[in-house]
Amino acid sequence: MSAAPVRVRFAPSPTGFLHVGGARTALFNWLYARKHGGTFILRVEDTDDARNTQEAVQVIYDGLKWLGLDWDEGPLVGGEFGPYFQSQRNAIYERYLGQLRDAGHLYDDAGATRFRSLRQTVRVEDAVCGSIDFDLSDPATHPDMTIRRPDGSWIFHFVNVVDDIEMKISHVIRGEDHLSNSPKHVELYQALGVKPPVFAHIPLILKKDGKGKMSKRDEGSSVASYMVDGYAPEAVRNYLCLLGWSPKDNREKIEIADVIPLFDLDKINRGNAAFDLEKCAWLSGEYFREMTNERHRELARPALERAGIDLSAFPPAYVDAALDTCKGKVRLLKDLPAYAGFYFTDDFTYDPQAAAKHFTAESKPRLEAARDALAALEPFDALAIEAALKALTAQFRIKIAMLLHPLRLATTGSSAGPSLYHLLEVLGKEKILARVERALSHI
RNA sequence: GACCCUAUCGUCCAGUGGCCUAGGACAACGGCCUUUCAAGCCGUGAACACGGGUUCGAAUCCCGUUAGGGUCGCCA
Repeated sequence: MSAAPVRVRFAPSPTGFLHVGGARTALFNWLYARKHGGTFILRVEDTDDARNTQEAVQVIYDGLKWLGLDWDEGPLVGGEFGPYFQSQRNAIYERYLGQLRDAGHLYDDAGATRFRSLRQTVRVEDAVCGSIDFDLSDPATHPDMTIRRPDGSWIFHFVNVVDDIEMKISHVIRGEDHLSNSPKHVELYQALGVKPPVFAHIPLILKKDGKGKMSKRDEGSSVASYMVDGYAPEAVRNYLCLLGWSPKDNREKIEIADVIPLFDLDKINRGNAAFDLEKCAWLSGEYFREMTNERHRELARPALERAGIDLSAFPPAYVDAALDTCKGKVRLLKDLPAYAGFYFTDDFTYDPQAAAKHFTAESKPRLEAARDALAALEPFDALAIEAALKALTAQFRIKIAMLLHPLRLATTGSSAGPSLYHLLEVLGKEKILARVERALSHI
């Protein structure tokens, strides 16, 4: 066994879209590197420069960063094997092309450069799928691959292999859709006189019904969609770990630090997996519930800002306290503005169904009594509020729910929300009294 | 069509010859708890694709069938 250092890479093409399957490929590479103290490299395969834009590259950075997948070499961080954009590696490709040409592996075909297959049986050693033999003897089914177009631009197979050689990649961990490409790549390694890396083809992510691989049009196929919907990033990363891998002990929620030592290539499943957004959302809820208040605020603030709520108009301590009462109450942050909006505007409407039910003649005197009790209350905290409201139930001889429902509706406009006692404490006396007054006028 | 991969509840995962009358999770359904909504707790239904072998014994090993997925580009 050689002690060659583990060097893996994620090599996306900047299309302006980071596929969730690509993200998982990046994750598995990252896990493997972290487990072995290796190097995780980001390489941008922008051979088709018509599509290559700064925004498209940014999408990749943003998605990886959001998932917490930091790269050790690549754009933004540098490294000794750069540049990390294929569009900037032309001289290197020319050099390797010359090597192949000198060895007689190439021929011209209408201006394009093609690699003459050795017409052999190629064995691909795959850490996930095992050894697979491919018979390349029939040109009809395995035509010679083109490696350079007439316009001088490069084809994926060639530059991908050259870069993996140049960057000393030890393990090529990629989607199973590349499995059939591997024998071609192995032939290139042979022609270049380089020992191929270890391959590991990981199963594909299928759409929810399992019919075909998840594609751009499918819900949840883009990492950006999870960012927009407000999933907990650690939950999406956790869910991705569980697609094709498992800790073997029935754990579902598992910290990434606990995944690293357990992860290994030969533990990866061979079968494709359908993506279950529902379970991913459930995990998101679990993470929100258990994360620290600070982490939750950090994620929640931008979600509210994006919905047009200007948090800077409120005292930071108020915003923090308000967000803390909402932590773990929604699974996705996109639902937070509707859930917590009442904290940040007095101009809300009453849920019509709830109003019909709770803004009644009976509730009017109760609301008035609650208003008076709260007005006189000192100190004004959740505990005291609870005690004061409970005292009222004896007076009216009702279950406390009969008092809390109308009060919640009056102060938040909704029949669902954070703990009423806590929300009232955060809202404060002044707002509460004004809101109850407004509600009374509607009854 | 050719080649390659795969095959356990609707979905994800556990199970690597006996501990399996197959376990967990999401989802579904029922109940409890409860200041709303969630959450939590308890419970129910739900699977080894099929056919042959091998073996004292198979979800686990072999072969075939079927089904699903992938690849067959001057896309990556």
